[in-house]
Amino acid sequence: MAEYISVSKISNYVEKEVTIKGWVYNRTDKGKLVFLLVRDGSGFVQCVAFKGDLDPEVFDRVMRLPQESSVIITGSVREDKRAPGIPGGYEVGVKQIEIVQEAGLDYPMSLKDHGPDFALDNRHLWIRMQSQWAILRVRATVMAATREWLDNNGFIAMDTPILTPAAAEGTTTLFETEYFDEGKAYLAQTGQLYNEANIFAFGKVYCFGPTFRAEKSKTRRHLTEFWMLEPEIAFCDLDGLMEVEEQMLTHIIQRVLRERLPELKSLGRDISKLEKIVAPFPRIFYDDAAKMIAELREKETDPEKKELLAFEWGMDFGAPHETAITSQFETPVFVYGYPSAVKAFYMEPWPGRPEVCKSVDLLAPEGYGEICGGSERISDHDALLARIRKEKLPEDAFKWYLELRKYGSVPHSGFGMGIERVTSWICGIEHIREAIAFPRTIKRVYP
RNA sequence: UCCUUGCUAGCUCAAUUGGCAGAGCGAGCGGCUGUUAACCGCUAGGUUCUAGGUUCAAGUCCUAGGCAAGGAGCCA
Repeated sequence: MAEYISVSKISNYVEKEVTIKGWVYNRTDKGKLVFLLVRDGSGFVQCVAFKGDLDPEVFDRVMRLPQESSVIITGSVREDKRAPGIPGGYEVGVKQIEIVQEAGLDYPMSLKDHGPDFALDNRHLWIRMQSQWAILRVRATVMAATREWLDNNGFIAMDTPILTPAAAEGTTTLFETEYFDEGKAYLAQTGQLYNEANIFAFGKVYCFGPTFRAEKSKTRRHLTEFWMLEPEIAFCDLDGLMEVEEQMLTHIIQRVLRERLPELKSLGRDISKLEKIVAPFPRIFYDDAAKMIAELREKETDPEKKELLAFEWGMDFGAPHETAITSQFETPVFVYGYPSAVKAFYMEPWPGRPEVCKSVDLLAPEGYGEICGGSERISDHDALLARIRKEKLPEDAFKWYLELRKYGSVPHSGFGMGIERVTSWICGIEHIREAIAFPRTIKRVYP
């Protein structure tokens, strides 16, 4: 009886007889032999069936086997440099094949290119394609590595609510729902405020879950539902926060490089660029970043690009500005000390410079832009209350949040990291929608 | 919300100045013992997004609408 194995482990079974269960990804028939590229979820492997080795009727069926047919194949593993697949370099000589289901001939996802509309309408099938499979495997490892680093560094996983009574950062971008007799509830766009409560009980915490933004953003960097990691740390200032971010991200990259190299290579990712991502990352004050942009604008010869780089102190950075800054570096870059006016109400003012706050964005290289946003939070009760009133936020809703500043308040900091953005950058893909299994965008809730 | 672009075979796209609706992939049939998104031969496959309009003639021009994408703003 042959051992049932997963394709990812195939290198351990050379010259042995094995059984694999999977789906026909591609078929090439050559008359008296057939190549089946079979995927089993863990990898892709080439199976070769020779006419003489199989019952003529079975061979005839194999030769016509439609793409996506489900099969159970038993055969012997051999090394062969010619064999495609992931990991590749191994193939199975078919001795027995059970066709579990012959797939319909009208399978719409051919292995050629597809437009975004068609691909997204068929997302339930598109995820079977090698590129999408590879991206989503990387995503899973990004998530696992993130949790691993935090769990090993004293952080406690806390789940924050998804149904919330009020907005942290204004109500215009919230999804709204009826909540029994309590009026409106909103889908959370951050767990931060709850995490600020959690740190006074647990010290260092994180939440990791879906967040929802009803922003009418239609760009390759936006989803309406995305997964965000949010660590929050008591007794931590802005410098300490940046250290956590760069250490964690370095760990994530290292583990992905260790465990998902075949996937990254299959995506055509330039691995050497990822190998350079090691802490510490450069830290640039907002004022200096603004100067850097001015200098880069001066050097820019293309008038169109020059126009896009127009900038005045006090503005938040747009995508062209972020790209200009990050193009100067090979690792992600911290930009800190943004003007308070463009940032959220809860950010601690810079000592001696009240127009600036202790905020920090982490910008990924190669044009991927902001992947983390964080800050030191206001720890003084009256200062926070003044900000809430200035922003005309509902004071009642923030009663509990203000109370945190009355009973043992301490300097504390936290940040949010967008999992799909990090995954997109690591994979080097064009669009964030491919970094989540079933993307939700402003124009799409199907499938 | 605004700006730009696109919509032709199942998919990706072509169609010159307004003048016979085309190709590759996919599908079917046939061939091939090493293919890498194989290749070669043959076959089938069309309400050119919708509704009007101009014209001898509209995929192409005009009007209105629909859908999608990219970008801006906002953000992770």
